[in-house]
Amino acid sequence: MKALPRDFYARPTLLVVRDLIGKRLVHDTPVGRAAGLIVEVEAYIGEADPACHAAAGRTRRTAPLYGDPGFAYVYLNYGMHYLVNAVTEPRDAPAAVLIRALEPVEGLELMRTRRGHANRLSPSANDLSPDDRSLCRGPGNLTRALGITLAQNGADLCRSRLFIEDSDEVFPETAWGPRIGISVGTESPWRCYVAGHRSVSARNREQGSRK
DNA sequence: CGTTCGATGCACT
DNA sequence: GTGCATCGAACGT
Repeated sequence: MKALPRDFYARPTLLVVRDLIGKRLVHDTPVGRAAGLIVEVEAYIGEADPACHAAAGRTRRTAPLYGDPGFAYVYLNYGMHYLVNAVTEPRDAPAAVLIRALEPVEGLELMRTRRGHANRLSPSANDLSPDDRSLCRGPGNLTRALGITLAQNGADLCRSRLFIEDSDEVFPETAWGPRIGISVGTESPWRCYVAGHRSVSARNREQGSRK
């Protein structure tokens, strides 16, 4: 398969969110390829969205949000988790889609290795490797499983070794609900996920309105 | 089941 | 100095 074209991202963010479900996120690295099907995403749209990083205006950190669509916006959250977004909308319209969960489909062994020493908080739990469905459950977990770090910030999703491609997978059971982990902007139902999917992050796995 | 809480680094005020 | 688009261990029920 081929990486999705820039046109795919240069659209209203909620449409990109909808169409991203079931697509395949791939990261090729020197140690191998890891990939998964997107089952959970969230939209962050513009300076008027209080939960969007662009709400604080254009800074060095948020610069990628204002750039061309189809590029990655990666940042470090809580001092320990990298979160990956796909920039959407035309240049200068700051918006992006946060990738929150994947169903692992390729490079499972690599994912297990990368997740194996993931637990910095409790070294004693290191021997417990997460089971497959939780390898890419949650935005911090999936970046670790795919080896995505700040090095991928600004990467071109249309031309680099980090990309999103079409897939034959169809998830008809998609649902929408409030975004997770934020204290403002919770009134917007801009989280889209595959209802009941085992790789969707735990909270609200079943809730939300069907569409 | 449920909730609480500590780890941890950096952009931004 | 403050506040995170998180995670999982350690509780309580």
